[in-house]
Amino acid sequence: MARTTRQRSAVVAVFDELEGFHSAQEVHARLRTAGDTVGLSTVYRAVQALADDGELDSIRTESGEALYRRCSTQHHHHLVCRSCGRTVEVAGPTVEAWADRVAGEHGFADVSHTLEIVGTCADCR
Amino acid sequence: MARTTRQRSAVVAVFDELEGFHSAQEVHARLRTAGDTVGLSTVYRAVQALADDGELDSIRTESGEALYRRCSTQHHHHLVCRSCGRTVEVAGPTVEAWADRVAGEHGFADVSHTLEIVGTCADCR
DNA sequence: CGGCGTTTGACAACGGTTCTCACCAGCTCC
DNA sequence: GGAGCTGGTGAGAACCGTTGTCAAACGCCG
Repeated sequence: MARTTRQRSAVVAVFDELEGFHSAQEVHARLRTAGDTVGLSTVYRAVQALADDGELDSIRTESGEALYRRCSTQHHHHLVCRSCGRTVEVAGPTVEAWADRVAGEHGFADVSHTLEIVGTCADCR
Repeated sequence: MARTTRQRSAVVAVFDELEGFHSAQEVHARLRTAGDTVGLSTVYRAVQALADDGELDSIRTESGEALYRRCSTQHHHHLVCRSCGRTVEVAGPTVEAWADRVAGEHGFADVSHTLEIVGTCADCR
């Protein structure tokens, strides 16, 4: 039952310091280089537990990697260039409202969403 | 340069018969049980080639698996229940328009997007 | 048909994630 | 504060989808 250990606090601390999405491996590396010895398995368990508790959001990279971010981070989406990978963060009240409405219409509650826009940026055309 | 072989035709045929998203492994299994002997690597290469050519769309499962669908399938998004996995397909002209507009404002062209809405469905509450 | 360049497929390798299991450490009750 | 129960930890192995390897097979062109 959710015991508060040194390792879990450390993982939470990393996400408190960092904006945006980060992988479990990245968190692990960050802790290690900070001199904090935490097992990789433990980091995986921690981020999963946190995601289950709704403290972290998660998405999947195009390559299949799982990324997490602190939930309180201001919500926004990514506009990614398919050629150079340049990323612009965009906010979308329109979409947020639409997603909530559509979900509600189908009886879904406690709704979140992920949206990724991919295109070719001006420089790469 | 894009030779038309028995194996590639077979993969294309599977997507012609099937609606929605399917994994490379699923396609492979389907071909095998149909008595069509095609290597797994070949299926992977075929779906990737097709995705590169824009003939297939791809997304990632929550578990990291890659799924593909025939591109001509009418564009829609998924509303997924986080508990039972039930999926509802929703169309969203609002979102389409918004995504195009936002991308255009940032100088992005040739825009596509993926949107996934996750919530808890009425039955699972 | 013959040759060449691509494709194929069995298998190995890879990388992220999850599992295993012996050891360790919060928490609770005394 | 200490003992004991219960859940957490971590090194390493296992797992699984995916990608790479390479010799053999095949499509295509002349």
